[in-house]
Amino acid sequence: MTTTTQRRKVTPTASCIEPDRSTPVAEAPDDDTLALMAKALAHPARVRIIRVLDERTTCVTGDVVLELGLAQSTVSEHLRILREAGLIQGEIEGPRTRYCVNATGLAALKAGIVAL
Amino acid sequence: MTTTTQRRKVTPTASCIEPDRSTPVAEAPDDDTLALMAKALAHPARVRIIRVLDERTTCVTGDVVLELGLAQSTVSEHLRILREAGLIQGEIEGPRTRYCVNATGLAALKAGIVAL
DNA sequence: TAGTTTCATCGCTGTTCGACGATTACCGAT
DNA sequence: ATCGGTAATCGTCGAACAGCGATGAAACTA
Repeated sequence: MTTTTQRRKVTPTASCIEPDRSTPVAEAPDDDTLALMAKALAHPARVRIIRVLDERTTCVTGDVVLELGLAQSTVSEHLRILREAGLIQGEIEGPRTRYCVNATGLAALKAGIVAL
Repeated sequence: MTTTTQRRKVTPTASCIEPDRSTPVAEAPDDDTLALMAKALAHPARVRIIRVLDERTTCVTGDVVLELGLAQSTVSEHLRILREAGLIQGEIEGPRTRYCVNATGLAALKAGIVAL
């Protein structure tokens, strides 16, 4: 066993305290990237997470777990997928992780879809 | 073996001869539908197909096969997925099938994504 | 009628996903 | 140093996906 460092891998891209609700200009991504982003949204739970993060200001993992009614590990997995697709971003806040929508990534997705 | 009717199941929704390039108004779909549409786009080949259908006017299955460089059966499968998601539509034209973008379905997808 | 073209479907294989419980790591407090 | 809370990761299992060759159904053609 490699005993790789667990947890603490949220790659804090930007702050979630003051979520950026503006829609930045974004270029339409290429086919592969667009497909990757679409795949991140290709599950009702993950679409739901995006909405929850957009409506709430709390957006801590535990809140999302309660909101979705899925197992904590399952939600954490969905959050990871969305995070790696660049659609949300996480920020470590003491013992918990605060998530919010990644406006830049989401804008890129929108640009790519609208350009179809 | 049930010997189900093979082929001839393209459900001609509308004509592909005169592709409707206007963007109809569409309501944002619910989470499940949006996830389903996103899943249909969650593969580079299928994103590619949408583009090919949008650029070309030919849009027969064989053309898409040549364009993608995948096996005919594989492409046919991708076309089925896009068709069942309501993003494209097929029309039987003699021995071949003519495909084109389903403007209504695509508009619904765009509306759903932009509303996020 | 027989032969050809076109394309959807079937059967198969290997890969990836989705969900969960269990585990582990990190943090803050006792 | 230990404990409690929080959340990411691991391991597992069944289901779904992605690709392809082979088969078969239509619809033309000769």
